[in-house]
Amino acid sequence: MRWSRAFIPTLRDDPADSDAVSHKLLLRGGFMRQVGAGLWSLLPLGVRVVRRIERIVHEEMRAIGAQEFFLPTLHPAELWKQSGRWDKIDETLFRLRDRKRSEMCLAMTHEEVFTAIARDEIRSYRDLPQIWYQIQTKFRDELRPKAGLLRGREFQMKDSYSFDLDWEGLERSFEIHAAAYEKIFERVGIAAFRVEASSGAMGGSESCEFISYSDAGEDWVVTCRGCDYAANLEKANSALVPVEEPGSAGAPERFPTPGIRTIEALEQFPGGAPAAKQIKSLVYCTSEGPLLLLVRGDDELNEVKAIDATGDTQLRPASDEEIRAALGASAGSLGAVGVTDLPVYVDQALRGRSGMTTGANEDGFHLRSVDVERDVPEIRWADLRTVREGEPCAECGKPLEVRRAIEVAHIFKLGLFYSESMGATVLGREGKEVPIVMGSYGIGITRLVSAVAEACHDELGLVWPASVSPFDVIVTPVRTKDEAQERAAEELYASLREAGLEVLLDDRDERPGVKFKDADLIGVPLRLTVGPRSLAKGKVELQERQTAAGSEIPLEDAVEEVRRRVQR
RNA sequence: CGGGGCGUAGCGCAGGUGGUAGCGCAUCGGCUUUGGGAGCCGAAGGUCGUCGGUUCGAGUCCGACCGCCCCGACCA
Repeated sequence: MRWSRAFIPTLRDDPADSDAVSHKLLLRGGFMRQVGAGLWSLLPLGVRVVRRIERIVHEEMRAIGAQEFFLPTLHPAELWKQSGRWDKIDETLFRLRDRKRSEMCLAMTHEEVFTAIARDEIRSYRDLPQIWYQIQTKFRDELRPKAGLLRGREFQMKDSYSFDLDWEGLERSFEIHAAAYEKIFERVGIAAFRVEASSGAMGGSESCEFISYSDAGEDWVVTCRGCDYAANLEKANSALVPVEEPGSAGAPERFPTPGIRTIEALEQFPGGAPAAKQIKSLVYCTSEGPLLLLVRGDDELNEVKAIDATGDTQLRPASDEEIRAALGASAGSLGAVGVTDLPVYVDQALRGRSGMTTGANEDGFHLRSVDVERDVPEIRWADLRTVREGEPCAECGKPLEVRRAIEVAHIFKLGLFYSESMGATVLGREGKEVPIVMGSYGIGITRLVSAVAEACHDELGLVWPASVSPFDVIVTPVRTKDEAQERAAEELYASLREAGLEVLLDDRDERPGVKFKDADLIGVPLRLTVGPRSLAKGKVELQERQTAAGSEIPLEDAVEEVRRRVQR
């Protein structure tokens, strides 16, 4: 490609509407432009990067025997009602009606369509296993799109689905996907690794995320310095330090706490208690009605853990009115002692605790000397608390670390969730119908673009790994008007292309400084500079973007040298 | 949805107390220049987010709406 004829609208200044580095650089480098909140046009340079990532993904998918499909993105509501997700998912699902007033939606993933095909076409266990995939546009009406391609409302995703006869088969499909993903990230050039995750609204038993550390990320990931434990904060746990409690002598004792409505206030209050000796009682509403969640006073509830524990994706904090209707008191005076008419989920950290202080379900009163297991009826134990930095690892006891990360992929053991709701069964060996055991495996293609940009840049601009760079090499004549330079650059351009390389020839009539800055900004890994200094010796300068290390090489060796370094 | 910020030329911004819009960069023409975002001369480019109101007069004041960004909540 000749730069003079290419559409590469680079910007000198950072656009005001950007915060994340990847966002700024992709904008400045002319890779993309914004259309609306969470909606992006990919420009030619951006498309080149996406295509290269896609190619790697295709190759690794085919390597595990996955077959590519092309499915609609516009789905009839009926399909989503069959799986139950039509009602289960909130406003995140884009819904619309067609001219006949039929309900439709724009797919956020493709479990329903794939499961329907499997249901309609696969009859026998002999047809299993299958792995099907596609790379297509997904839609999600995110509450807050952000950071450019990192979280859009319309984005590209590779999603694959495995169909197995049994759980052992699912295990195999799951692991070959995980292995394929590791290869993909290695080839794409980022350090991404696997962590335990919550399945959230997807249903299914187990899931793993692949994450790439970045301050621009939205996930918090917990890792252990001592062993290989790694989990999303929504899933992570730590070693609970067992607490020996003397055991409360007497029954809970009610005492007045006028105006005391917070954990902190109760700590200060004469006759109160330190946060660790309090019970935080939270009322949440589900589709089935209100329930109580208890964590220790100094712990934070993790709502995703609460969703996992209760199995209700509609879970939300109760309003003041709902709280009063459920317990007869306001937030700040709530407790679970003697509560029998709502389900009570209790965090593990409260196991065996006594001498605790909690609200009395009467404004202005609390209870002390509460023994959790003795005084709270019908406890449902659960992991509800949020792990904190520095807590001991549950596996090895070493301190845990909490860092920000980008979720670049998420893989799920769906199990029977979709096959049972949608009736996807096969005849097994014994001639009995059994539901297909499914898995689903997503990898964000456009998100990967920004994840790579986050990981691969410096103060001058992007530094693409050779595998995903929009071009393999850029040829920069210092002076286009100089006949010798122009001829040498043209010849290099032709022979590099001849050698099958993607080449950008900066034939613009610009000052060298401009060309160098632009080349650095768009991040092409190799630059061949054709200038008077070396050309006089029959040489060109080869410079690596990443290290800025340059060397003079004979003109006739340039193609071979570039090819060697690109190693494709 | 809660909190905060912003909307004026392609990009970044300025326009006390109302008087008909400007700067830098980019763009176009010319000359000079040419190894890390050159200089000079000239030119082009604006429904000031939208609608309504106040006023002789609104970029500026008032109201409503729309859009975008950030924090939080939320999220395969």
